[in-house]
Amino acid sequence: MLKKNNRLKSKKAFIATYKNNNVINSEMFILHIGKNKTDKNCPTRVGFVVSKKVHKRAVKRNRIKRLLREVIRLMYKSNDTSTIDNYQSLIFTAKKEALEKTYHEVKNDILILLNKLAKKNIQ
RNA sequence: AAAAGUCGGCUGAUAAUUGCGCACCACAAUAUAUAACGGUGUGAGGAAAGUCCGGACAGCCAAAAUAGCAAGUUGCUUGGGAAAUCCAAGUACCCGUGAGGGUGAGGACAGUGCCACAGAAAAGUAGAAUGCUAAUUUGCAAUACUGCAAACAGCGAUUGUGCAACGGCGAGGUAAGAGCUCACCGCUGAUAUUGUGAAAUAUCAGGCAUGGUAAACCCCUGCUGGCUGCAAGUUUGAAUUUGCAAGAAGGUGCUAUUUCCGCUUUUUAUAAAGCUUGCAUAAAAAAACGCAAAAGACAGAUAAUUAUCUUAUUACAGAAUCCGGCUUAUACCCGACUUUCUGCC
RNA sequence: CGGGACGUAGCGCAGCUUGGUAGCGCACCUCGCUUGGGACGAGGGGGUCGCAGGUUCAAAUCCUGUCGUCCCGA
Repeated sequence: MLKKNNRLKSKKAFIATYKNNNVINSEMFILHIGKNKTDKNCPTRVGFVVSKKVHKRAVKRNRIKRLLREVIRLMYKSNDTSTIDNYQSLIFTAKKEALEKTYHEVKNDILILLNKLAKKNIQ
């Protein structure tokens, strides 16, 4: 689980992130990117969405969320967040392909996503 | 042995590293009630699910005894239970070779409806299609007995239709037949005995009068104030709207003390100051409580990785106001008792 | 979390109240009409009535359970 400062919570924040219309896809996830930061001290906030359309049962949806949180958490722990730091908010949305995957599969998929993000940043 | 039946148990453990929610404690900082770090404790289920019942709790409406009407609901008996489409033991019926299992188990002489097609007829002591008839009347043959034919009538046995045809079967009886009579069985009623009771057993009587359907309307019986559900509801709160008076203008998902983007005033410029206040009114953003005897939030914790043990990296599956039930979904393993149409000895 | 609807032919819908025959439009197939196509006319095929159990002589319809889809309440 992430620390409180790094969680995206309010409904307004979610809507504002979606409205920014900056999206990257991977095999398992969709990443919505918020606005660039204006203040470097403000923490980046991350939200996770797994809709009921992915799976009907809450257990399997929770499992996906937990794996996602764990990947992001370990990134913060190892200070490997340079690709993220410029944004106010991020939202990870799971696709159906994310079902029944192990931790390592999820981690690799997210690394691919973040590489795409870094390339976009350079451009 | 195999195949079954009934009743249960379990729903992984340990260690290491990295983490999260909540409660309490301590410390410092800002500053006077809070965030991070630290310590201690604690942290999903047998179904948490479906929301099918019953409550607690809350608000609104109605009303207080009692009675009636309406509405809803219950439906074999006894006991348990706050209550229940609840539980236990029994009764009756049904299913199974059996151990056992199942049951929405009052009433179809209170009334109404329906029973397609077929069939004469689908409930009205109905009807004569296929049929039966040595009675009665007439005709013919004949001494007569009798035979043949027709009429009037009798019949509900036979054939046929149908899920279902007005008790079943046998004997007597009769022109042919018929509970018309009798035995047995079924049904209905009464009495006696046993049992708390549902009922059971026995005896007697009736003479069949009562087709099915109430998960059709309904009737009877017992019970119940009704409706809405924690998005119930309670409290705090004063952003904002409108009007009046003064007035320069604010904006945003977050961070913003006017610190970011803008605006106004003053000033050559840097820069500085300011971006509301009071009264009345409308509406109700938001927060807390509700909501926790050791889970308990509000984008929502209970986790991730590795190793060892093990059947177990595994089935079904994630608390959201709280309890009592029911129903449904469930992998592997373990225990106890029981049965036999079956196979072998 | 609570409340409420709906599952019938490839698609969109009737029928369910009051149980016995599953029907309508578009689409599809065949034939006709046309030089050819469309339109039009005639004929035809296609449905475990979401699934399972029960009541009944008989269930799309009545009852119970279950699966799925959708809507409403901040």
